[in-house]
Amino acid sequence: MLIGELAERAGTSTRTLRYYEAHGLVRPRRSANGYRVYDEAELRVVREIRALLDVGFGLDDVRPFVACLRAGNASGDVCPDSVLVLRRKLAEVDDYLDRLTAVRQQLRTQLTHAIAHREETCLRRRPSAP
Amino acid sequence: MLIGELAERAGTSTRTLRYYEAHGLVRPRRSANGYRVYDEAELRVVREIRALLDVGFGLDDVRPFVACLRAGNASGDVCPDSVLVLRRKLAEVDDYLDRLTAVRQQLRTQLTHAIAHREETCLRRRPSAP
DNA sequence: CCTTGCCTTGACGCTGACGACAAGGTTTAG
DNA sequence: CTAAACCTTGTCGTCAGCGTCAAGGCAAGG
Repeated sequence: MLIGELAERAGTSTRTLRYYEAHGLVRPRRSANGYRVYDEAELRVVREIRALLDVGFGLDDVRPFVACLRAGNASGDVCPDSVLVLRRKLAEVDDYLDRLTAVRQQLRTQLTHAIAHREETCLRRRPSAP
Repeated sequence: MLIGELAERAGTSTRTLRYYEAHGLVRPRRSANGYRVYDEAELRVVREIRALLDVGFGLDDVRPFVACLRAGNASGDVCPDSVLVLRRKLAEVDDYLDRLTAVRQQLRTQLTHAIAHREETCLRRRPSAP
């Protein structure tokens, strides 16, 4: 399988695949004319990468999962290093959820305040019971 | 007040203040020698900007709030445009919270799966009741 | 032979909010 | 006279994950 076909099957671009390779995540063989040649296993690797990136992982976080797949495991998350990353990411997400919840609360407060201010202004201009 | 003093009082850098000015958010006068001169009102403007950026706003989102302050309002969020931005941001945050919650759920599932897999492997190697 | 359609490497662009540095002017204190 | 401590504009670097050319090689069909 050449790079174009893999890109199509994995739902990415050739640029992306070369980028992953430059960062050591994908390792194609080379044919006589220098073309990259991928086997089916690489398709699963690329899909794993994509799935993790979509969830908010960085390329560095993805490495243990790829190594785990390459080690012959059916899924990339059963190895100790992957589990460590999963725990760390879960903690990060929990943290972010907390902060985002606080932000949401603040936004609601500001909105309430702004609306209240508008009501008050309207009341002063057009008193309902003079 | 010169740029250094404002930076110190607002808890930012001079670079940041020039950056805000380049993007039309802050408008100092100039003294005879070309130095930027700020009055007290600009300090409040800069603090408003900082507070909103900390919450995840972009510079463009901040503009209505600054205009609102400049229009003489006690707080930057009581003007219609500011309220629009607040509503939009709140919706964005809600969206993000949803996605992040889904991600968190997926991470927990993956972790559970990985742990279960490890248990199973251990059981096969060291059966508890042969 | 020429076009079409793959593939190669290399290098710049993009987003956002600045940090860091260069090269120089101004003012004050010693 | 000079050093210190301000200020000015201008430009490049940062982080991440690519997009988007550029310039060219290789293979097959008409």
